[in-house]
Amino acid sequence: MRTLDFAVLGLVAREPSTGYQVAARMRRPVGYYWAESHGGIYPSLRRLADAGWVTVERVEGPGPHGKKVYSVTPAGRRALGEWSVEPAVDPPERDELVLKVSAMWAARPRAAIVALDAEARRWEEQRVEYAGIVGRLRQARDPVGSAGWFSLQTALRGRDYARGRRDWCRRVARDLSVDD
Amino acid sequence: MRTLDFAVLGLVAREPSTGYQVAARMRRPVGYYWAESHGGIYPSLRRLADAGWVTVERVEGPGPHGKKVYSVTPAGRRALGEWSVEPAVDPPERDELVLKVSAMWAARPRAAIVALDAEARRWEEQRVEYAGIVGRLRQARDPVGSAGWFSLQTALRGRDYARGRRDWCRRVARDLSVDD
DNA sequence: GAATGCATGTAAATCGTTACATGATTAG
DNA sequence: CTAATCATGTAACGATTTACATGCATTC
Repeated sequence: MRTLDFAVLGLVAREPSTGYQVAARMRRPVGYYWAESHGGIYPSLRRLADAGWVTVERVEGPGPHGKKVYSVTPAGRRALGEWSVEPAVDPPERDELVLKVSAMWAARPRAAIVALDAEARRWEEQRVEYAGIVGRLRQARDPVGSAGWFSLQTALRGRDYARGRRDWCRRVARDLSVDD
Repeated sequence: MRTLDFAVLGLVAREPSTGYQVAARMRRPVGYYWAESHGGIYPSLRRLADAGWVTVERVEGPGPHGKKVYSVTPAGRRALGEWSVEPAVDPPERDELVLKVSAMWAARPRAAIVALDAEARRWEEQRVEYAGIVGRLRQARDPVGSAGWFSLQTALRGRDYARGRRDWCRRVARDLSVDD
């Protein structure tokens, strides 16, 4: 089982879904912390079904294929819970923004300041987007420890992450400007 | 040219290096924000040489191959500077920790708290490591806008990132404990 | 009548990691 | 004399992304 299998399982466990719905939620809101292009979703659902962690119900509605609704099994829910508390192995960091900043000594200071300001604006936009999600999730008033409450926690982390990057870009740009 | 090519170029531009040295620095300190396994380094250096962005000097010292020292060319330095101020395209987010937290509603609260505490300790260790790097880079007192100064900025970002994650894990664990 | 959204899947291409293969020098 | 470090490269494997392929229903 790959990490993306658990990402898919986590969505199906929250509510029964078709592959298409999983792919949609994988873009937003899950995509904020785990993006998966649709190509991998269907093979993943098959692996989960083979393991007995999800069941498939074929709904012969309209459309060429007839849709398939996936649901978690008790074993799947247990596997998800166990996986969630295992230590996370963080894969190699790949942060292009930080990499670029580390190379900005080779650029003209003015160009660097412009680039950093643009990045700061981008992250401010991100922050606003997250803040909206946080606001909506707060209104739900989900009890501590519920799925909704954990969603709120991840959204809060996203907001703070975006804020941190925004502030960092601003500060580096400012320090560079002072000298300029 | 791939992003990793610029990562390699950025290292060679700071000081002439062999492929081995590039690989070593790619683990630490650059690995904190851009990890690259050694398998990709040599092909990358070749691409950079083909583009005329680095030159190779073969040093027939001891050893079976004789080492090759790579240096930037003026064109390479220019390319690096231009790339560094282009907007960063952030590749799909892949944050296993956040993904796990989003699934912790399926785990026993006690197990979740234990897991979060362990993560908090891990990130505290990371924070301390970054803080050490920050301290060393500060002592260098590199002028604003220099390569060393930008290194300090990236280390500061690393430290704040680690601190943010530590605090987040702690807070979620605490909120979960209060309810427990 | 055209575009968009729902819906499922496969295939090819790309990209990155791990393992393989070799070998000299230096420190313990 | 043995382990670690310096040093270069290739090959196989695995994972991921993008593109291909199909087609109904609804809205503009």
